[in-house]
Amino acid sequence: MAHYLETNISDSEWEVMRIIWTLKKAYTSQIITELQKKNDWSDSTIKTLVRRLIQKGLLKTEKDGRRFIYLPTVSQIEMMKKATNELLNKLCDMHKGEVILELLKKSPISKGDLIEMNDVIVEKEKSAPEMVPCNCLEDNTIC
Amino acid sequence: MAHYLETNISDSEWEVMRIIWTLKKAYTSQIITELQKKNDWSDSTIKTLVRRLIQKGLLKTEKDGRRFIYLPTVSQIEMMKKATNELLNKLCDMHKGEVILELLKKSPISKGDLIEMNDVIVEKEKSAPEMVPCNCLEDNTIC
DNA sequence: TTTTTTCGTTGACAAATGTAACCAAAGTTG
DNA sequence: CAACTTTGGTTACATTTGTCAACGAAAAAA
Repeated sequence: MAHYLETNISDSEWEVMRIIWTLKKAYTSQIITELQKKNDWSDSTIKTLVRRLIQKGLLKTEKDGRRFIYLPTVSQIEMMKKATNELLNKLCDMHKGEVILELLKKSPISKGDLIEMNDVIVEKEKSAPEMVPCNCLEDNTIC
Repeated sequence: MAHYLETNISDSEWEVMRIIWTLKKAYTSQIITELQKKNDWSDSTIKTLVRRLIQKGLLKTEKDGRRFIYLPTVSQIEMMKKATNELLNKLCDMHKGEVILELLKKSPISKGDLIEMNDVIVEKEKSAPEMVPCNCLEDNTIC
């Protein structure tokens, strides 16, 4: 299994992934050390989280002597792109712009990314509608 | 309780909310009718979802004769802004731009929103860093 | 006024998630 | 070598979520 990417992971699982993404690869002990700087979780709890992430196919292991090295099977960015897209799809098309605008305002963004965004926007403006239609119900109710 | 906004609702709950947001207010029967056009859920299932949304404070009711009218306590956009922000905060600062760029590309956006985005971008460009630093771990590891 | 339909309310149960104790094998140390 | 530590693996239990069936009262239809 694990042929399709399970992005529906819990908050705690995200935290575990984040540590491993940052370290690129890690031993259980490292994961525990890092996580316990932020969270008040027992070792057992963290081990369970790691185990479940493996079951979900988001982590893989390599053996190093008696220990395991854990590595992500997906990149942080891919994962987040998928998760944000899925979340946004729960929202009416009509309002997506407003929400993205909010993210734009709140997030720190590099010069390079801003320039790319600009390009995309300029391109989109050429064919953008006055208003994006509501796609909530089958009939053309407006939400 | 329910003084703070619980945005951590399940996929099914989002669907229920979406119907009610679109209809502005609805009777159970309407909610069931609409949801069953899309999902193969039993009446009971939907009633349970509604009940839980009330417990979470996301729906309120008004009595209309023997029936109830259900109304959202929060707007769809507020809810989504909160949810997307929470999700994005699980991601390293360094990569937020890239993810937002992706959303921008994939989403249908109105002329008006594009213009506003442009303004924000121009404004941000004035003080944008060459690269946003990684904020994953305490030490300055780069993820 | 029976019969049927419509709602609201409860109780249930399996799966997923949060949280953790406990055990065993391998390694380390006095 | 005996005692302690590290690491992996198992089991456990409460809460949340996905899904429903069933019960009872009120309302509508026959």
